[in-house]
Amino acid sequence: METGDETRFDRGDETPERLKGQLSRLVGMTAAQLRRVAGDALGAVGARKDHFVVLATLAEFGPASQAALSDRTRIYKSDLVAVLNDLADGGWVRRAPDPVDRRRNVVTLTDSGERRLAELDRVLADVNERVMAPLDHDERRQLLALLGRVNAHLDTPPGRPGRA
Amino acid sequence: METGDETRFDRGDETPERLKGQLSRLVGMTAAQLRRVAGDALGAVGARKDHFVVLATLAEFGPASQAALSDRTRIYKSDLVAVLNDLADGGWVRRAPDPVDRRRNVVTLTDSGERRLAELDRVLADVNERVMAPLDHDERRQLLALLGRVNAHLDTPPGRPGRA
DNA sequence: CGAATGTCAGCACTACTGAAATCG
DNA sequence: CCGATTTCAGTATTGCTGACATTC
Repeated sequence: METGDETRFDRGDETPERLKGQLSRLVGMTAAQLRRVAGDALGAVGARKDHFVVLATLAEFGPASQAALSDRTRIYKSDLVAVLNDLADGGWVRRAPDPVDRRRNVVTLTDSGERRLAELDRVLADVNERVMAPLDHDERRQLLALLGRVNAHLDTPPGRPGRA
Repeated sequence: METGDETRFDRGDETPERLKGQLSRLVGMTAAQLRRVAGDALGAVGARKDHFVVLATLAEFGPASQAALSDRTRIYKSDLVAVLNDLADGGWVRRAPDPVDRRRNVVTLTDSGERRLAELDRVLADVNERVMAPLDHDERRQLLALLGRVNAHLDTPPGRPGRA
């Protein structure tokens, strides 16, 4: 076991363990399963993943223009339109033209939107619980921490030390 | 067990950290980035993700029918057709009718296919290395192990202890 | 004028379903 | 006739691009 510090581990000669050693595949398969589970759970209450993301972002940062929302959620501004249509139809957000800059809309979380967010939050916490069932408390924290670091690193392409 | 250890951790009062605490979102974002990086790297050598998966599965389990390949790779049998067309066009696999059961094709990895697999393996190992750059050796092993356990658990829906 | 904003239309890719045709 | 296998056709969803009208 104590070979050199290869990224791929115990590959003595020609161990055909290529599939399991690939982070890309492992993360990909996990993500695919998770997307199904989370998507089904949200679909059961008539929501989509983007609904939660937008509502949570509004709750965290406050009212914002669609362009700002697009930046924060990484949802393309063209796709945001449909999401906001859904959320506005449900009465969960208000979308009003910005009086100081009439190009913009100001999107605001309503009271009913906060309740909706709490509901979706519960649904996703439940999914989290089910998916992470085989891990104990510490292991869950480790997994989230490790993924967080990898994810943060992927956000900053090699070369740029800080954010713009 | 212990106390009521919440899946979501330090949520004192109303910390709006909903986004970061969701495994689904974290895995999803990581997977999205990874898919791009891996997809680009594979695309640079004219390959797709499924090419690698099929080649690696053939190397690990040996020649197989398309139905068996579909089961092992979780690629839909309908989608496998196009993948095998690509691989056969490149000369990396041979697809011949099974003499003992003429409904089946026997898909075999060729010598050139083994070299192709080694090439794609290198490409993906490189991606792995880049993505896991912020983690040291032990952390990488931890991440893979944790993801592996979550993934294995997702494969077996609650209730079924063993495989069919 | 150039740039930003919201909106719509469309493309490419992927996961997935359904139905043929062939053969056991 | 029923079931397994391969193949093709088509749907739904998603990530992403481009164009347009309005406003700064």
